[in-house]
Amino acid sequence: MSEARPDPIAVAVDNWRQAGWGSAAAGMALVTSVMRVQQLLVTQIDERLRPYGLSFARFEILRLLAFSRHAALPMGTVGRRLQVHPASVTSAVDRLERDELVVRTRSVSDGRRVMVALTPVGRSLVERATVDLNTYFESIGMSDEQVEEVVEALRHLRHSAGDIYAGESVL
Amino acid sequence: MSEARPDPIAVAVDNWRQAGWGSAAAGMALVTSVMRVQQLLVTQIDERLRPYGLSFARFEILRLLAFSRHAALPMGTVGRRLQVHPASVTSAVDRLERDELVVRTRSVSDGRRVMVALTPVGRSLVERATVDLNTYFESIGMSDEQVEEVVEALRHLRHSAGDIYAGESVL
DNA sequence: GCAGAATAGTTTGACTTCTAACTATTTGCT
DNA sequence: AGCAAATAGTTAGAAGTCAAACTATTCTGC
Repeated sequence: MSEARPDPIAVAVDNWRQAGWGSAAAGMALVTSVMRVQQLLVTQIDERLRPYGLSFARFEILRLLAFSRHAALPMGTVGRRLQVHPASVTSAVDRLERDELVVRTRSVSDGRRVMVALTPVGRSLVERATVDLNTYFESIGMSDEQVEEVVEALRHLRHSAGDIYAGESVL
Repeated sequence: MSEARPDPIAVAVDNWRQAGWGSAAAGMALVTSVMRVQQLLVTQIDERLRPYGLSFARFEILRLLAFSRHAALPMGTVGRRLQVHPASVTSAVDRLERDELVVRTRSVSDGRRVMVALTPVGRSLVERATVDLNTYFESIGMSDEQVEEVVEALRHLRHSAGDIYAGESVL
């Protein structure tokens, strides 16, 4: 049924050029491509994770905790590592706690700090979900060289957009 | 102050490998890179558009209408072109209408259809915002060849994720 | 001609995200 | 010691996203 509909990004590039904005068309195409790919990836990943009652955002928090030494981290660290706003962490952890996948504890050494810790249920869930999600990561239809190329290019883009980190290559 | 913090994506790749999931690390890095870049781009673009009272989502709708023949399109077409859910279009158009940038009209030929049309205020706003946004698109710190390479790689990725369209190259 | 299927939008509700304002605790300076 | 500044989280509110259920209109096949 649906077939031969033109690629919306190609259409946008044409529109831009015809409007006399050719010099901005490449940047626009890059931005639009990233947006669209992100949307597709999140949708597919969320589908994979739905059987576990997780979204990608929820999964990322549990996964980060699972990797940490004592399966527990301060709220702020979670936000910094996942690069999301403190308020987002609060609301996500609220729901994870409601579902008994994590617990909050106030730090004794620093009364401002709140630690988030994985519960046994949370641990078990995230381990199972990770196995499943990894089959998705493995299935992405691109060669390793191509993946590396894109990741590297996106790293430059992150860098020029103000995402500054130590180190050079990611893979 | 902040410096030499390791790249979160590089850290994630290390974690994945140490957990014995090396074969999934590249896919994970690709997904995470796309997510992060998307987040950065939206943030920067929203900053550019803030003086106009627009977000990227709002801008995209106005821009699409401005390109259309009569500066008006059915709701469904807007959703399909921008690849967002019908409910998202409804709520976005609600707010654009509240701000008097667009108006809704029910189609006479097909009583199910609702047309969204740009108002003169909306038209003027989107034209000014586009000029500004184009300077941002032009400023993206990547060579044309590199942009083309990434856009093409992302197009393959969109394709393999089920985004099927006619035509080959975008740029 | 009419009943059921398909199509177009909207509503409701959940989740995620951000900004801005607020509370509580600790640190640092005098 | 004591007070201002910095830090850590939360709350409130707006926007954006999607899924599912619902209404209204048009199309289709008998």
